[in-house]
This record gives sequence, C-alpha cells and structure tokens, in this order.
Amino acid sequence: EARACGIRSAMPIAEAKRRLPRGCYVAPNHRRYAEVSAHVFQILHSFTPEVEGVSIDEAFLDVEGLRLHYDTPAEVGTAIRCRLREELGLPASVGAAATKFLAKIASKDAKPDGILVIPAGAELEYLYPLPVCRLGGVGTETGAVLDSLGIRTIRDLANTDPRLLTDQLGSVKGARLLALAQGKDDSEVELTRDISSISVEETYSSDLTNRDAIETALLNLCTKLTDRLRRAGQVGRTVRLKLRYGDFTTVTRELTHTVPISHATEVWDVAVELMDRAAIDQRVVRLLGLGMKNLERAATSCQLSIITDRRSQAADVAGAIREKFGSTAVLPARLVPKPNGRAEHGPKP
DNA sequence: TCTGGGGTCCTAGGACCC
DNA sequence: TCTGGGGTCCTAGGACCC
Repeated sequence: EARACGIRSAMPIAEAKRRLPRGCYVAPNHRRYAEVSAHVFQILHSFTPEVEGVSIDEAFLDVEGLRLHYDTPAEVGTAIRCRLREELGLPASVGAAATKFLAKIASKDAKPDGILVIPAGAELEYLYPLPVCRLGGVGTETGAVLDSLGIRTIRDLANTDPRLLTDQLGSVKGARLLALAQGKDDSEVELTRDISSISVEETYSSDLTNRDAIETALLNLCTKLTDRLRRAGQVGRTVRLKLRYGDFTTVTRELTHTVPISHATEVWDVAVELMDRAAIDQRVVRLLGLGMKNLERAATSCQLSIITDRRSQAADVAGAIREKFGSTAVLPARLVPKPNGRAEHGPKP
C-alpha cells in the first residue's frame, strides 16, 4: 500500500511522512532483528556447518555434503524454507546453482518467497540475456563505464576483449567481471568471518556550525563506538574519522596506533587529533562518523589494560552501566541535557 | 535529484625496510 | 654513496552491497 503512494525502501522517514502522513509507522527494533537473525542462522546450521553469513538475513550454504539426505538441491531449499516458516513465520527465498554468484542471482529472481534452481549446464543460457547490472560489483559507476563501451547484457560482457576491460576497470575488477560473465566463479563457501571494522555515524538534522557543537557530537559518537567495541569484545588499532560538509563533500582521516585501544578516553584523544587534521575551518558539518578497524579480540590484549589510567577505568565502568541500564543511564557531563532544556546535539533525556 | 547507517574490497601514492 | 627491485604498512578516497 505504501509503495503505491511512492514510498520506497531506504527512503528517509521524514520524506515518507511528507508523502504519506496517515501511514502506519513502526519503530525499528534492532535487538529483535538480531534475535531472529540468530534463530535463522541456527536453523541454517542445523542443515550443514558450511554456512557463510553475508548479512543479517542472507547466507550461502554449501549443500554438497547433504547428498545422502536429499536427492536434489531443490529439496534442501524447500526443507529450509519450511523450517523458517514453521519456526519463525518468515518467508524466505532460495536460489541454488553450481556457483555462489549464480545462486545469488537465482535467489533474487526467486523473490518473493520462492525457490529457483539453475541446473548444471544451463548457467550461460540463464546468464547471458541478463543486464550487466545483475552481476555483483556492477553498480551505477561501473554500469556507466560498461554502457559507454556498448556493453549492456552479460553476453556482451562475456565477449569483450579482456584488455579493454582491465584498461577501463582495473586489472582485478576487469578480470573478475569477465570471469563472472562467462559463468566462472571458483570462490568457496567460507565460514563466517569475524567482522573487520565497527563504525558509527550520524547525519544531523541541522548542520553543525561551530567547534563546540562538533566536539559534543563527536563525543556522543565516541561513546557509542566504544560501547559497541565493548559489547563485541574488540579492541582496535586504527581510528577513522569521517566528515561530510554542508556541500556533501566527504573526507576521512585515520590514524593507526602500534597497540590496540578501546577506551572512550583513548579513542576521544585520537578523534580530536583527527578533527584538527581535517582543518574544518569555516565549513559546516552535515555528517560525522567514527570507526575502528584493525580489530583484535580484547582478551588477547587485556593485559595491556592494566596500565590504563583512572579516566579510562571510569569510562569503562560507565560503558558497563550503559550496557546494563540503557544507553543514557550515565553519560559524559557534556552529553547530559541541561536542566533548562536539552543538549543541542546529544540524546534526548 | 539530493536521502541513512553499517559494512567490505580495491586503488594509488608514500614511507620504510631488506 | 647511489640505484633498483620487492615487500609491507599506512593513508585517503571511491565503488559497491544490504
């Protein structure tokens, strides 16, 4: 119903409400999504350990080992769909093929709530007529480059001179796209990897125009980021600051430590240094982001934390309190709303 | 024609080391 | 002391995906 009124997925809520004020708006519940996701993956793992999670609701499964239990891949897919429906009441789409990228294309074509198998031997027949944008890695930019070369379908791409592609797209991307277009993909289903970065960012309802407002907003992000690191049991070596100015230009600044850090006080010091490096000057800031990469498990470097100072210990305890009593239970003074009003860019009381 | 947040991977230049 | 090749790491930016 909403789509019929011009509402699209990924549209900002403010825009949606403008177009459809009488719509029914449901608040997001990420905790619940995480619970259901865990249940979905538990079901997948009950079929095979060969599960590669791609996102909160998507995974590749290598079902080679299930031959003794199921006659065909279609039977496996149907069984999985039944379990998801019975236990969670959720629809799910399944694509099956000899390679991962084809299975992914098939799963998209199986939507909504269906199953599609591309039989061995029929890969190119299925693939060739499709537009190039169906290949993973072809977005608006790459699509435009290919279009300018007169390459529209996957068949066109498959028959293109490799040198032309590597010339236009770089050696790695050119070679990969050509291989995919020819149905070649030797990537294996890999067990789900550890995450490699954690970041938070926020676009502000009104641009930040002075140093004080920017610092307060940054401190808020810093608190959120370090709380997430804590929960994930991760420490990291590289802090990255992201800035989007009023004119939409975006810059990043990053700094890599020799030893991992994780406390709010440590990350804060780096964040401020990075902000100074970015030399904001008179520009207004539309978005701020703060991220950590080069992550390691906290346990392996916990001994380093013995030397942390009292400020870091206090920040750590505050994080633990927020984890137990909610994200606003205890905050840096600067983020606490003033008695006679609300903190300008901080959370609501 | 301007709309979010959280990720991954790739490129290219520079510093540094052997 | 200079030149060159090869490798790794850091930094900044961009494309893409969900």
